[in-house]
Amino acid sequence: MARILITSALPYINGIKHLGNLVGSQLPADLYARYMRARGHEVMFICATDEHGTPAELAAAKTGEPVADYCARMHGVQKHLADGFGLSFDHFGRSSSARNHALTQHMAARLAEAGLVEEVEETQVFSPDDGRFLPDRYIEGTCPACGYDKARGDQCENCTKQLTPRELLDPRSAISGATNLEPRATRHLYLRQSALRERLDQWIDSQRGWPILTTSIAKKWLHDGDGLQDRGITRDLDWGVPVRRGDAPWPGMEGKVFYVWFDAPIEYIAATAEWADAHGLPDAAWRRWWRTDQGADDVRYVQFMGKDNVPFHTLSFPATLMGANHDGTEPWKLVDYIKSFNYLTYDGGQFSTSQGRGVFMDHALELLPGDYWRWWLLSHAPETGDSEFTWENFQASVNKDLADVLGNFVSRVTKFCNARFGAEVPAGGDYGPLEHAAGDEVAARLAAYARHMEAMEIRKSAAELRALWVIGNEYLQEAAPWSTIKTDPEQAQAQVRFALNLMRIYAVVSRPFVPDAAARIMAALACADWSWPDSPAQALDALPVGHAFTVPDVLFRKITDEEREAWAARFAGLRA
RNA sequence: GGGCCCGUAGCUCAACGGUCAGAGCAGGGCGCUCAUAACGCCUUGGUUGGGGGUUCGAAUCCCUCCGGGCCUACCA
Repeated sequence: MARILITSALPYINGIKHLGNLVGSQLPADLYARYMRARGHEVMFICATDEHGTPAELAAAKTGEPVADYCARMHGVQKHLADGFGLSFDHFGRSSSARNHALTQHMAARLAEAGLVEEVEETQVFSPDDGRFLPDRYIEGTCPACGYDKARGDQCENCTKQLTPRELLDPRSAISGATNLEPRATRHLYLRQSALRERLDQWIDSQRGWPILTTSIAKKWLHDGDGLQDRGITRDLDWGVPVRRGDAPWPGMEGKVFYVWFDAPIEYIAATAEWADAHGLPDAAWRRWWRTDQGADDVRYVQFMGKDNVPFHTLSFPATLMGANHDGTEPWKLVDYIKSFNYLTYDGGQFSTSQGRGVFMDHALELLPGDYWRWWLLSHAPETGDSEFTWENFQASVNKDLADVLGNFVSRVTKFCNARFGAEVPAGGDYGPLEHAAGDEVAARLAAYARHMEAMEIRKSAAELRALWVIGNEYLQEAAPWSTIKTDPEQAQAQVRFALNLMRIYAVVSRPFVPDAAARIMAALACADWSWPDSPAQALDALPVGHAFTVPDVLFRKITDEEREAWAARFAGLRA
């Protein structure tokens, strides 16, 4: 039994996430967590809402709520949606938790001790009308290069030119439109990542088998131009972790908070502490996952994220943890494997939160239960490149894979048995060559499935799982118990018994992908034996003869052409 | 501008230097009737974006062109 720590990139608190966000981190992380638990490993699966930063403040201002209230409410909404998609976090924390405040401040203190924090005076744009400093991208103006009048202070979206706010013509606040902007001096802390460049580079080099996407992005940042740049880790905001040096004040940093990208990854650790608190466990309970000197030396740590998150997870966060262990007294667990994803596109374009283009988590669950989405999203996960969501494809996958191949198998077996032998596992006959051949095939497919799951090859895993389901239909066609029963009822009983046992195996191995359907199959079988079919031959005899079951309702319903068309029209633009 | 990724059957993808380039869906034919008109079997279909090169051998390596996407550090 291994110990596996799994984190999913933290969804930002600002609004409801779309399916692209879901498939890029939380969903595959959940798949892996569920699989590893099913194989009997000890799993700690952590996620949380990422609650700090300017967008959260603005979103709260828009609804008229205090930002803390807004975040608390949205955390609840996201938690509810996560449940709807069956995300099996051991803890779904909040980056605004007391634990994260303390740990972030602690990490900053350790980094300062290590000489890795530098105070830098710089000039930022202040907007008196908004009462705040404006991040570059919250300043709009006319692009000096192309004349586009909605260029942002970091880049012109029209001509892609990199800009600084002072280059913009007629700059204004993107928040209020105020043109009364003034440069103002401010001091900030910088994390001296550059000092750790060699170590980070070697660390990345020492990793084996990471996705090209992961390493190429890390390498780009390490070696591009002047190499890894130092990074500001504080901001002039109200909402966030106050800048303190551990328990002590940080002179000169009064009224400032840590930058959200500094505190967000630390929340992975803090959320594990929140988990321990929630269960009344001592600190040792979470430290054994995160401190290699306190039990985490045998932990395998895997992170899941979209490609936009890679730089922070390959560089900034490791730099934080390495720096915090400058004197060897705080060996924090570094990630062992980073599974990164490309983007999911929607009908040829991007999912857009601002334009309401695409399907969002709340609306998805209004249309269909989580399992339907889980199956499509995971079996089309954007692993090698961006992948595209289309309603036609979604309909085809759901109807064919879930309803016809898996759902109908369950249906035909249970209904036939119930009609001919009654609702219990029939006792007659013995398995013969047909059953042994099918059993061997199950064993072979299962081994391939396990290989792909271990390797986090998600689409391949899905394909293999589907192939497992197909075996059931192939077997039935060949065994044809509806014919056998006429000449050899005993043999027909054995055939049905075999199929019922196959059903249980399907429930167990499909659970990571479609947990609700798996649970319904097991409920129908009145079975609580979720043990993994390590020996398929044995597992095909798991249900005791005479064991009563019930015929389940339709496992997956089909999506009609009318529905598909209506949904496509509804989600084409402008979110309601 | 620079960097990275991708371009393989109508569609979604696999094969990552070596038997006739595979699978699912869609299309065509046959079979079965237990089942959500479901299932099974067979089958049509590709000069692997174009061109050049390396090699005994290339979808796979190199160069170049075309097309799509992403990143480029103060959104997170």
